[in-house]
Amino acid sequence: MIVTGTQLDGACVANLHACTFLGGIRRHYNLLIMDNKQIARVLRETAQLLEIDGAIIGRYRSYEKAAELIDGLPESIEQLVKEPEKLKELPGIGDRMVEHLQEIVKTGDYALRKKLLKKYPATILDLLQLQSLGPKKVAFLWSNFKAATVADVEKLAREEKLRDLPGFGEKSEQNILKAVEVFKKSSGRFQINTAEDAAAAVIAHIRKAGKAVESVTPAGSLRRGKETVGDLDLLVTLADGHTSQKQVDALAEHILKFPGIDQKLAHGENKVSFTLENGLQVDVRLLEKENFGAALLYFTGSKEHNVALRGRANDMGLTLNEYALATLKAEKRVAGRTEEEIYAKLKLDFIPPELRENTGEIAAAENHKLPHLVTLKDMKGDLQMHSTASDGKNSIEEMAEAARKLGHQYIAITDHSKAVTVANGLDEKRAAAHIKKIHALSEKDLGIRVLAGAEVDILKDGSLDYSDEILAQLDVVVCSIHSYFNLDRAAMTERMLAAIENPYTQIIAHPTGRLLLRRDPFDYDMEKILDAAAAHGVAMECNSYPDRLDLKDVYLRMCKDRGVKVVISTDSHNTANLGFIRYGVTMARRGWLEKADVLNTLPFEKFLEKLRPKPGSARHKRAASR
DNA sequence: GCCGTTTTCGGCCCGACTGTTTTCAGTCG
Repeated sequence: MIVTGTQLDGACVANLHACTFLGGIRRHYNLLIMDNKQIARVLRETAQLLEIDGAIIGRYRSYEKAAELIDGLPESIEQLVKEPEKLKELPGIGDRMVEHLQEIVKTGDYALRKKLLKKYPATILDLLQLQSLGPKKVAFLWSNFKAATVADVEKLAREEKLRDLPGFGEKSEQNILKAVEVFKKSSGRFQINTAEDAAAAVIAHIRKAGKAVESVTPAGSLRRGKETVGDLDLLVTLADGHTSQKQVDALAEHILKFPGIDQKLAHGENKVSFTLENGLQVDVRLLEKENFGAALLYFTGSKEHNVALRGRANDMGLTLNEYALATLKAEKRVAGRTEEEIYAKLKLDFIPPELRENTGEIAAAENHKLPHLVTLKDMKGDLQMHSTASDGKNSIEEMAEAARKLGHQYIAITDHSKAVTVANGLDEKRAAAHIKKIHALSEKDLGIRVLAGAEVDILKDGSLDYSDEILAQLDVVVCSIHSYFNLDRAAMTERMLAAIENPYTQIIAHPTGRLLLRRDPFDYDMEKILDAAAAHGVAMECNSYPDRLDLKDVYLRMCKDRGVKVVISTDSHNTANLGFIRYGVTMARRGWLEKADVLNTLPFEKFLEKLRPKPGSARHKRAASR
């Protein structure tokens, strides 16, 4: 089952429906490269180790804060450490943190973390993943039993050695065993489509409670459109006349009868939590209409966005919690029914959920500079899909008809090139015939324009999998990598650069090659690649397939900053996949993209004009002469 | 470790829930 944006939530998805030199050194000496994500992880681990070590709250929080900041930073720390004064301008980064960052960039680690890891084994961090175990209990288990792995803790629980310890009991022993099972079963995150389907099923069940329920709204990372979701937050507002504790309890009882429940986790006055059979945790909050806006804001997050909003509220003499925005001293309610009124009272424009990551959206909202984000209805075409000619399940005609029904004005059929033998990639002879077939078809009145494209493989050395002769016949050349995923950073960067510099390349598809929860992205210098894409007029794809969602938000924002155009495509392998475009649009929104940043929001003729000109074309000659 | 209209010390978001207690610590989001 697939939920539409409107079913999911009005506010978030309503509008969905509605240095060369350095490079040389690196190649020679293979110097260590740390990206922001890795640096953030080192700091986050330090914070966790400090907390286990019993450090005071502020000290470990400072490492947590620095990790959060760096995680969402568009500029690379690797570059920034060369300018310590600039780095220190960032909130939460002081002299000591700059020293730490310089050491991390240089060596991949730093003295404080190394010191802590002499005291505690690295595996102790896994224990924090276990539900019901936090830093205090983990520290206790370490000091008393030298327990440092999930297996150690499982053994202690099975031998019933935990129940008599202070702060533990029979129940917590059982909870730990449950948590161990969950830990073993999953990495703990789920793709957005999995979370959406689960949300739709649970919502349908809750609605069966009838008139007691006024509304059911997903919050959390699902509402923010994150590519993976850790757990599901659902907000239920109670209808007038159904707010007594007895009625609320009855509703909670009803919710806990949802047939897909694996384990009941919590059942309080206004919250029930459970896990589904696939391990996804669902938290349902039951609340009064009066508090809906404050609760939606709070539970949508992100945590970082909320912390920043609370700080802003405090600066204005106000306090913000999940019930209301209120005055600090008199505790007089100022707002709470809708998110709009809370943002307004905080003197901010309404911030779309996809932007709520504390990466500049608050300053933008204050100065009326928020982007007008691209919406699903802006989309006029889809530039990557497969037909039965390679590994698709539907014919060209069927794909065209399904796309027309979705409201597209044009599509490109982009079957695989010959290198991808497992996907029945087309050799040059078949490709030539395929192009002719598509061109013949496009002569007919299909109610939609069909372009002859190909998903051309970028080979190990960066050359393309088709001769110039074939490339010249294609209307759209989409290039991507399907082999040699593990080349080192320098080689992968050179490979991508060569592909971009090829005059026939127009779009780079699923540029980082990541498969969510399964495969890491390729290692290459994204800044260099995007600079080259900008210089050559090559567009980057935002692949909508829920296993990919590639490029991701941070990189899309880098595209925007450099003027690199983005194409949102589905990579459909059947007609049903075409609807995935909404995930791509959501990712684009998370990347702050506006309609003008996305090429396939343009009508057909304009789109063709903006695509990189083909060699030999009048546009190409004009561009070359400039 | 960072920061400042509560500024060089003292606080760091804050409330709910659970399981352990018998008034609260730890965990979670």
